[in-house]
Amino acid sequence: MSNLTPTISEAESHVMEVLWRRAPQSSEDIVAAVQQASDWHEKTIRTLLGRLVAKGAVNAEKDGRRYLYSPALARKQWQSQESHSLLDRVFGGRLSPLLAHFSEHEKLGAKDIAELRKLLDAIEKKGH
Amino acid sequence: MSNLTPTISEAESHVMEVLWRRAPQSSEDIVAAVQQASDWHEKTIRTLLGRLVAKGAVNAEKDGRRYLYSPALARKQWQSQESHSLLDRVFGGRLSPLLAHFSEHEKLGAKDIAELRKLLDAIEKKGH
DNA sequence: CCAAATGAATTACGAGCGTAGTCTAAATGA
DNA sequence: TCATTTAGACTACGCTCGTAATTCATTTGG
Repeated sequence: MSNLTPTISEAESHVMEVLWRRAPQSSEDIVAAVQQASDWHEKTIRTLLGRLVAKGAVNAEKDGRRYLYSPALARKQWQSQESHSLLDRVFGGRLSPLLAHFSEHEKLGAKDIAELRKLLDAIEKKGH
Repeated sequence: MSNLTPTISEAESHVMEVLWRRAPQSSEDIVAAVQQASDWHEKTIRTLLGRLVAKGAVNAEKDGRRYLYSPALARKQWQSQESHSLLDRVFGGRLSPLLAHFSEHEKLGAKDIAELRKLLDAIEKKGH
């Protein structure tokens, strides 16, 4: 109980990703799953896992002679942190510039636009 | 001519910020401007500035016995990089989850929503 | 029962970052 | 002219990260 919201590095986030998809898992499973998508050395993955446990982003429950690992930080919480951080760091905390940016520089398909409209409708309805 | 898009650290971004607002500026001006918003030591700010020059994010033009500094990386370009990076790292490259996230977890005022709608209209019109 | 395998803990090591301090060369004020 | 100021260059130092290798304690196969 030290850090309210541990920070996850790029590399570490790939380990979290497999734990968010399924948990708990043994380190062996985690290594295998991470290696599906990367060519990292087993040692590297175990190091990352250890660091995640050390910083409280992952829980390790002893299971016999080994551990089973589960995320201690929810994916949504992490997404929240990261989004907020981008918003503050890069866009002065305002959402519209972010959106404007995406509208100018990212390719938004008709599908995306429709989806965003639905989202806005839903938000408005909820908010009132 | 080394790095296409230099990466800017958190601390460095505050220096960029003052250069994006006005350029060129002397280091003295930059130090003063950054200190308006922070309590960083002058040496710290000069170090950050030097690193930005070293990594090609800032240009230094000699002006007599000193330099005048200007951004070599455009703010929009940086915002683009950072946004894209968040999108890929955290939301699997898809915009809707990002938006959905904001709609759930950030406070969107009616004003924001209206603005976003207008943006979507504009995008759609432009796209066709 | 003992050697090999395995999972975890510890250690490594260079790059970047946050946060300065020191050194140097040039300009300037007395 | 000479000491002082100042801007920039170079050095420092502990921390995190990416990327592992080494050591240690068990377990397990033969």
